Amino acid sequence: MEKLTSKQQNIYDYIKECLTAGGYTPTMREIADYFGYSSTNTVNDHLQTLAKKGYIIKKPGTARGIILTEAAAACEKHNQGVPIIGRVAAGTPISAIENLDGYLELSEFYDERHFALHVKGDSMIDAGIWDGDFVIVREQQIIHNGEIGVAIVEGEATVKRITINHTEAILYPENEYYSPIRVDLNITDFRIAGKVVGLHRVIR
Amino acid sequence: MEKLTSKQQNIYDYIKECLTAGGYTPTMREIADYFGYSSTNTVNDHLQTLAKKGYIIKKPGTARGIILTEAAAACEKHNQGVPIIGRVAAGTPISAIENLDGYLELSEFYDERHFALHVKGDSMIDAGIWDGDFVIVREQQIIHNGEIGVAIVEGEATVKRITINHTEAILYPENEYYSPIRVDLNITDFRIAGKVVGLHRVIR
DNA sequence: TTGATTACTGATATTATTATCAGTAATATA
DNA sequence: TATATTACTGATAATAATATCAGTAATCAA
Repeated sequence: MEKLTSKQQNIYDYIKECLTAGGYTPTMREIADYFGYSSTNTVNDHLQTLAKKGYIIKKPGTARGIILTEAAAACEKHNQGVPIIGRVAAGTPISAIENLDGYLELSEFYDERHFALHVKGDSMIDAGIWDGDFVIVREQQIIHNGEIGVAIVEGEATVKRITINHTEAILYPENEYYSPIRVDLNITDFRIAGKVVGLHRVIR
Repeated sequence: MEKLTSKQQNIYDYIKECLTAGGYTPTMREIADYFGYSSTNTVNDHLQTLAKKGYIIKKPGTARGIILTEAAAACEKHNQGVPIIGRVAAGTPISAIENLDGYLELSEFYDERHFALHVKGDSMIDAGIWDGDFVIVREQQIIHNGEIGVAIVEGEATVKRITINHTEAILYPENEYYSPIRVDLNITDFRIAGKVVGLHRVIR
């Protein structure tokens, strides 16, 4: 991607800022006023360059018709995730960029298909799911035998390792002190709410 | 907050959608065209109601001057978190609003003070921290004795339960097969990187 | 040193957009 | 039953905003 001059960068940043702060992009006059340009043509020139370099899309004949190509732009920044730090060199500040291993993308769960369930009890302790943890569940009706999922039995949600055949479902706890639960599908109200795809724990 | 009629809700949703998809809010004409209204005044009426009910702010004399009051609106949706579902009634879809227990606010970690560390090894297995987990760490130099934190020993980061006195630090693993590590502060390069405040696991 | 690019001013035509007036009709509320 | 409120049409004035033309000047690369 072609680099921006500092003035172009400033204008780009201002547009971004307007979007985040106010919710809509500025007009050319507003940009001109902000930077002290007396003519909107100055801004027009800059915007055309930004468009040519691929940073924005300009909708012709449209008031405030600037789209930041960096997709959802303003939003994305927030959804960048928690930086993952790798090896840490002595003396350097922990957040030094050299140690960056990428980003822990928690926001992948931020859609309608995912929900969290607050785990109560220790029936899944051997699977590393503790009392008080949040399991992150992707809503789906089908689960492969042996996967950990959320089952709704008589209206109550439980997290278990699940196996299903034509006539019964077996819910396996992961705790030696608990026994598997057999559910007769002809008698009992049963359905799969989703598959456990993540776990989140708050540590104090 | 005063409820919206279905038509008002539709218009509100459309504005939101435009913001997320295109980056800028629609004009009254665009809204009218989308819903098949021949007059922009229809839209004007609706917008005024939305403003009156507090869902939007309208900047007078401003093209596309609609601000969704739900703060950064489009952005916030993503940062809202993963919905936490409580008890689940039989038959009802899992995402039914009645079951909502709040939101799991993962985004609280989205600031410069937090980073994630990919855990290698099973030395903390009895504390529920498994090989491959991500611990979320708040950067801080001080840690209270007995808390789980990240220590940098000779440039290498380790997650342990930490105790410090004037002359030495003791790093306690949480695994009966491992022994505590004693670090002489006068000899060894040692510092605290931060405190473990969360844990995240990806389950396949 | 010539030409291209960047960075502006200033003016103006054109069109995009808001705002407002004067109505109609259906539905809900008191 | 009277009175709001909701939900529209259709027209038009006023203004907000874009687009474009004709320039100037500085910087940078060929």
